[in-house]
Amino acid sequence: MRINPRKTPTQARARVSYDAILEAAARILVAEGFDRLNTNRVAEVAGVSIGTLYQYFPSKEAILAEIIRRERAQLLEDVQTATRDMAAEDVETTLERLLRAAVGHQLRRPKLARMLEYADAVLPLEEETKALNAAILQRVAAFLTHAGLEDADLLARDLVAALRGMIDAAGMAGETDQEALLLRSGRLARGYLGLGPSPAVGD
Amino acid sequence: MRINPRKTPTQARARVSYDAILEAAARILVAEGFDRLNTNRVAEVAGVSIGTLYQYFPSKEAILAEIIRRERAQLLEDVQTATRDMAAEDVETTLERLLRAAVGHQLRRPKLARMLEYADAVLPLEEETKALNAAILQRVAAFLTHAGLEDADLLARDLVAALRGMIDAAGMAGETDQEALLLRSGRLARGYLGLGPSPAVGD
Amino acid sequence: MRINPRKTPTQARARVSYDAILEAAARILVAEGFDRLNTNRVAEVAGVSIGTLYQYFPSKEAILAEIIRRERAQLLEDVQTATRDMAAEDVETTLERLLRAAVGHQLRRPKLARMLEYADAVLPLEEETKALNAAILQRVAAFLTHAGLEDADLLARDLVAALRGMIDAAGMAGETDQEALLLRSGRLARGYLGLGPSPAVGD
Amino acid sequence: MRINPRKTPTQARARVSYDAILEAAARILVAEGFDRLNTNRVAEVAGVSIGTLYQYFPSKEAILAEIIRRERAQLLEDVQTATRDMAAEDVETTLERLLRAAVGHQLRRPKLARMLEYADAVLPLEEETKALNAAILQRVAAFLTHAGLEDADLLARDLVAALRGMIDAAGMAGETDQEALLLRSGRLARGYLGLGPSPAVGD
DNA sequence: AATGAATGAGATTTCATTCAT
DNA sequence: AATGAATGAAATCTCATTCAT
Repeated sequence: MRINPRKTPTQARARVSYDAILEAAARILVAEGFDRLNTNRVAEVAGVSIGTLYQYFPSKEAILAEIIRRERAQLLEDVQTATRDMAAEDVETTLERLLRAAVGHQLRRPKLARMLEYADAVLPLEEETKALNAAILQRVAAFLTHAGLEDADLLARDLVAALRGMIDAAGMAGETDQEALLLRSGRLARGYLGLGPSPAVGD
Repeated sequence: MRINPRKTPTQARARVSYDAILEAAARILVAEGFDRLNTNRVAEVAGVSIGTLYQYFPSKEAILAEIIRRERAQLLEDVQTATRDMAAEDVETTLERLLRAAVGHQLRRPKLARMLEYADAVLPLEEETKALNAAILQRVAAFLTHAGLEDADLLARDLVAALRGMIDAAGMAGETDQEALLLRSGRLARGYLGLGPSPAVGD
Repeated sequence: MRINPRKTPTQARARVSYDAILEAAARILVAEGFDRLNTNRVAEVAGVSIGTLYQYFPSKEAILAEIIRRERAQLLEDVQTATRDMAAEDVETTLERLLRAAVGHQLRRPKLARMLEYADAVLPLEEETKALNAAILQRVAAFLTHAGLEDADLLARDLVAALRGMIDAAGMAGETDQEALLLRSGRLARGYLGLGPSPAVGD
Repeated sequence: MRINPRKTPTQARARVSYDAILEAAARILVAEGFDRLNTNRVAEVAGVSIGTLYQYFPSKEAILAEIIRRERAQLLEDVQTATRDMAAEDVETTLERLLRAAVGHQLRRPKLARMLEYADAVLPLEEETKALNAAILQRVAAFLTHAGLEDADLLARDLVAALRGMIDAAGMAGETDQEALLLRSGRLARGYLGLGPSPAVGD
């Protein structure tokens, strides 16, 4: 199955179509779920013809893959930015940055995030996405090592998964207060990692 | 979309078919994912005719819904069992029981558990399942209240979601050592809840 | 296709099942139309098992055929009764009897009558039903001949068809007043046949 | 049950497919009856793929509904044309036009006409078709009122139904002589309405 | 005689994808 | 580059009928 975009749009008009297709697919995913996502519908919602859609994407999966790729690349970038200066700053500061990146990322479009996690989990992943996921984990692990923790790879996986689960659930429940969620994320992370004086919940 | 079983089997022979259909669907889900789950295949794997399948289930979704219902009911039961004596025993003991229930539940068939968690990406969750989920959370919240914590509903949701995420990821990564996972789950839970001396990770 | 009843019920219990099946089919026909008529449903409505249904009727068509046969046989009998003494009584009297038979017959269960006409028209008819239909027409033709009319076969067919159409439409429109319909039927018949002083409509 | 066309064809190529589907369905109806009408067969006879059929019609019933709609619309138009100048011409002339429209309409494809009359045995008649039927009756009633008759609505219904029945039966019996049938239709109509010197049948 | 679980042919319907314009 | 009509494999689903109990 071909899952790479057929061609990258260069002309302005083409770029508009391309983005409209991705956005339409995302919207349908959120509003109606995977089962209702079909190429004809995507084209319709995007306001392009089905022929045009296939000019840019060789298959339905390619659309999904591209959405995931973009989203994961964005997260990786955020994580890299958050950890860029970790050597120079204290652990607390970097952790804060990381958590902020995670919460911000997932709370932007909570339902879409969840859908993509599902796709990520269930669809045959392309290599590039796997690599992006690995890079994210690796970056977090590097931070944990820097923080003096052992078994950093395992911890990173546990931590990222637990945070994802928690933020996910909060997002699905309709929470939108980033700061509140950030606070609880901090407790989860520090508590699990045994970092510093994790203030008693409720204080 | 009809998602309730058409009829509940009464004769023994019928029960066998009914269960075989559910089991076959679960197997296919695990082995091949949602996309490959189709009624023809389910009937084939179950060893019944497609007609028999439709005697009991009005749609593919109804099969999925019933699997989820059963699985959630099982978890609820486990949680109730774990918390049955919480008034009489210390918090640590009950927590241990709860975590054991969660880990055991999810590690039994990790991939199935994961699939079902994401089922709402593919299936409009029905009231009954929502109610079961709520009952599980409520039970956990009752325990947290008993443990002296405030905001127990929120904590319960966070905790369950975080644990689920972590165990999920571990299961997907191929971990099968329940005890190890139980240990980390304990750290996660105690750390987040601010309960007792969460031993430093790695000890 | 076998369309004759498999066996005629002799025991009382059997007779009850047999009749219940026919009645159930008639009811479904009226309430839901041909498309919704299926053997499983007939059995259910009749309160017998599908197995029992097939004890008595070799096929779905056999049920329909039997309903039509009964109904046509009844009409034939009514027509014969109406014309029994035509040699001894005047034309007007016999005509009145005939029309009364027709209106009464069709207005008893108008929707069923219509359905059966449809079945009669559209399904492959069994010989016996064709014979019954022919016998009815022949009897009417005999009367018309007796009334001094030429081309009686053609007239009979025209007349019966026209009356059927009119009564049918009245029944479907919800008319239930037999006498009013009888009056209009008389006008139609006498007018078409050129019989006697057809009183001006509306008088 | 969806019974409206999915989309109306705009391109010439599409129009050809669309019409071919309707024509094929009509042919099958006539040649084999409702029972044998299935979408696979319609597509095959129409020379289009099953996919194309479903582009235009969401269901088998929608095809039928569209055939009926067209046919009724055609009849309404014929009736309107026949009565257009009724104010200026004598009653006999208009009646003749009306009868000619009716006979011509129904004798063109007698079996199809019969099938469609009974369509409501098989199809929930939609509002639009009911409205067309009502409009036809209303037009006839207007004429009858113009002809000086009372209770024109009732008369119109009776008359149209009776004529339909008679012409139907004639068509089924294989009659093709329009003029002969027109003559008998005239007798039926004039006889029932009490109009003018209905010449004795057989003259 | 009655039951009802089971069957499977065949119908309906969807949707990813192609291709002529 | 864009269009959208057309395709058909594959899925969903129905229902007449059989047969073991």
